[in-house]
Amino acid sequence: MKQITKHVIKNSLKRIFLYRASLVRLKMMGVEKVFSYTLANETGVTSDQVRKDFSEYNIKGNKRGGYDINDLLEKMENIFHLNKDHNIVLIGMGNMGLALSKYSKFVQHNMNVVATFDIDPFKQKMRSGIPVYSMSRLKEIIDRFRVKVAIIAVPEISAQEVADELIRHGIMGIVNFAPVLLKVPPDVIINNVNLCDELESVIYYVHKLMKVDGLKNIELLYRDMKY
Amino acid sequence: MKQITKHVIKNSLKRIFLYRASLVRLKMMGVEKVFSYTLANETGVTSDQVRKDFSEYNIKGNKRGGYDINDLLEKMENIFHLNKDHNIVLIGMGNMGLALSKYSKFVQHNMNVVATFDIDPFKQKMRSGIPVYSMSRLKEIIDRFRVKVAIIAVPEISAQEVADELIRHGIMGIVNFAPVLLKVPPDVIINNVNLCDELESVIYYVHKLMKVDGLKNIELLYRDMKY
DNA sequence: GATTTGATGTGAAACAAATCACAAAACACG
DNA sequence: CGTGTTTTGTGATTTGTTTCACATCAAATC
Repeated sequence: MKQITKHVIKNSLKRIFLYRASLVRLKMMGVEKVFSYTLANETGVTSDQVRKDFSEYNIKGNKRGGYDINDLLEKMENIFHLNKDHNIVLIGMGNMGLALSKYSKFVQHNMNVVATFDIDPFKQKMRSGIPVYSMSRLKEIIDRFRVKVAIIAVPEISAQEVADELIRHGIMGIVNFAPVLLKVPPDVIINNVNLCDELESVIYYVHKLMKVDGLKNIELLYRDMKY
Repeated sequence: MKQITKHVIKNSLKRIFLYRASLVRLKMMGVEKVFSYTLANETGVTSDQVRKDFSEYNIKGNKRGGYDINDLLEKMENIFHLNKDHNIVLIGMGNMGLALSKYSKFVQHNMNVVATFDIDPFKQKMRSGIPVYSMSRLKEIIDRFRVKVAIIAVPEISAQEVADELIRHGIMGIVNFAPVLLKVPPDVIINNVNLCDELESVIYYVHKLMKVDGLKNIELLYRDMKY
């Protein structure tokens, strides 16, 4: 049954990825051991939260001894499948798709975009190291590379159709850059990235803050007048 | 004082933008009136939540009469500043920056990237309708266009430096595509978009789901054996 | 080896968000 | 105009998340 599955990614998981990024950086700097408050400082949360998050995902350190960085990173890699290679397909080679296909961080994180797809045969001439195929070869590639996760970067008008096809061919998780809510079976993971919303949220909070600051200034003025 | 401000964008705000997108679509289809459950169906939430969200942002409809689409959209535009034009600057004209500079949805949502910047003078030859300046002209442009919000799409190594400069010149909100946590004063809004994390989250949940499904299958198998 | 110290890990408490449930309002219809 | 119906708007309740507090352990010190 197809429906809108509002699958929200837990904040605790997002924070875990923050911790990991910090750990990688600290390791490069030669640090070997961290404490919950080290990570807390690095990521702008409390040390309680770090420990609670680790607890949620069953990550354990050493009483009093903190966490050995290598040990911790290894544990995280196992739990979050970060060490294994992941084959990804990318659908839509417009501006955004092209940029994503060239995004070198994916490869550094063991996520390989093994192929990209586009309906427009002209796009298929463009290259970026990664082959661009027509949609007809989708199943073949997904099967051959055992792909489970896809990125949708097509115009909103065709996003649902593309999602349907991906799922029909065995895709189980989608990062969707098209500004539409995809209707999918409940056992398919959807993560929507809406660029306009990201900007509009910031604009809203900036305005809100300006209003508050404005009030503060008025208050200060008032106080100045009074005393 | 500079620090990591973990400014999380409320889920209720994200949902509001979903509602709005649905409203725009419904309006285009000729619909004039909606009810909380209309929007609920469209966006995969409950009607309670729709009303509660509206309540949080002081959006009111008509008892029994539902919501007049035009009226509702207008209210939203006012509250979330969606009708006013917003001038944005974009720093970093690498692959991602280029794609963002060409992203037509921004303009459709009244967000104009008035200028882009890059340290590399060669990038400044490339065009996309939007001028590419060297960083030295940042202040001039920010002042002239009264820019309050910026997009950072530079490599992580220079992201902090760029953020500092933006804030020094009056930028109050940043959408940051570089995979680093920016240290900024507490009255600056930061919204981080980390593409690797978005993918890795999906990969994690897909694995988790596969494991659960695996268990389900084993259970079914067990039941089959038993009876 | 006993004692102090410093950090983890996790129940309990506080807080926040989502859901429930229903009073209040407005329209429909007799 | 009064009664029934429908949908909003929001307190009350439940559920989920974060913070607090401390027992527990391991290292350091005496």
